[in-house]
Amino acid sequence: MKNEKKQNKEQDILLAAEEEFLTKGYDGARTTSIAQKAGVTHAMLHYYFRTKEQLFNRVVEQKFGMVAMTMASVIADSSLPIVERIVHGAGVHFDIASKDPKLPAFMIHEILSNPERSTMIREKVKWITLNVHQNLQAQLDMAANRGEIRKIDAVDLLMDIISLNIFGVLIYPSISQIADGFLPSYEDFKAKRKADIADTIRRKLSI
Amino acid sequence: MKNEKKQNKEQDILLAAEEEFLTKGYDGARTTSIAQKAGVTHAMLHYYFRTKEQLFNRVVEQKFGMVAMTMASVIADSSLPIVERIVHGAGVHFDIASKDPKLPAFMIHEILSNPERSTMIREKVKWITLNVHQNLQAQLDMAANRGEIRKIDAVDLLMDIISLNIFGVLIYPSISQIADGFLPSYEDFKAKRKADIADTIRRKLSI
DNA sequence: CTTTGCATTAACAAAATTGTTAAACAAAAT
DNA sequence: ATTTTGTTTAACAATTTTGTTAATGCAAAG
Repeated sequence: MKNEKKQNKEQDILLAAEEEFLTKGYDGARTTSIAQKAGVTHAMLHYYFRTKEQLFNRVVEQKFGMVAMTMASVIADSSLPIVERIVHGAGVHFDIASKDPKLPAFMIHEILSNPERSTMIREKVKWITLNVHQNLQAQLDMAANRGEIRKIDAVDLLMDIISLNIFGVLIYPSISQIADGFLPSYEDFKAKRKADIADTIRRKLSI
Repeated sequence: MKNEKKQNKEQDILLAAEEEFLTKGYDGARTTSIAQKAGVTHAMLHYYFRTKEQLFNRVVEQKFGMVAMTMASVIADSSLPIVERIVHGAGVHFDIASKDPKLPAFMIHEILSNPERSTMIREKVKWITLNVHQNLQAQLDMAANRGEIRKIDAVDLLMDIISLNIFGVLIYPSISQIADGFLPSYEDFKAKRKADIADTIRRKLSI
């Protein structure tokens, strides 16, 4: 019963910390506020994780580890024809992004505001990017040679997909307050946006 | 000579504050660090701007005022045919974004991390967005009726343009460290990216 | 039953950060 | 020349925030 209890509190703190760090960033996050959300005294937080920075690193590690795994599984799949494979991969990325819209904003802000501290984030992103890019460029070249798509740069394509996927879901909460009426519910918005992006990608690939 | 001196110090502080706030965000910014960059004691900063928050508001006001004016001038122009007009408008927006890549990340992070404090940001964004959207949708509808483009939703198009424009220049600094070699210089990157986005938009509009 | 080891708490300490104030100073107006 | 007005400085105060520690509790192992 000892160990279960510990696991629970630790997990509670980690979850509260994730919430706090992802919305407020490292600088805006407060260890006291995290502790409060987790229902423990802030001394407990320090007992388990020693410092704010170590807690931050644990959260980052966990969060980006998940994304890395999901992306890895996407690029491994190669059953569909090239265009559909890419559209499907983009769709998976869209789902990740829309399930966790705060993550990209968090990532960008942390890398920008304190590159030294967020070395771990950069490492993870590097790992993912290099893997995906290498794999994708080869597939694109082959398909272009077979005349199935036009010749295209993997960096451009990746950037387009990531940009389109991330940005919409990211700013939806903001503009839903702004836009008085001309914006649908989040669910409808997501579905429409996903389809729209798929169409954009198809048009981009077509000869 | 009194007034000039004052203007100078005030301006120095504002410039230093802009730099600090845009890269580190409100929470990460330090008034002492701003004062140091501006070459004044931190008491001076408080003398001129009273509080950190008031200084922040001044910076935001100035920064977003500029963007609003630039965008307003873009949508007023209507000499070109519809597709080229949109591509041109997107190009102007691209130039704004690439001249000030930190601005969008700053904006998003502030709105996310502290909506109450960044009311002013939301107001400015709302003003810009509503204006552009209204104007654009009307133009799109007319052109679609004339059969020049396919029928398209202005929100989607705007989102695509903004996403594509912002994201690339935003993450270039990060991925230029990550990508060992397969990324060109910032100037080349910008030129290529701008052309690529123009092409994507044309494909999206074409019937 | 007692000892051992970890969990928990409350109070405290240290550091960082924002904000204030009183006095010195400089320039311009009278 | 003196007064007035606004600027600048250095020292200080207040608050917030992170981190520590010593004492207490509590469950399991010996």
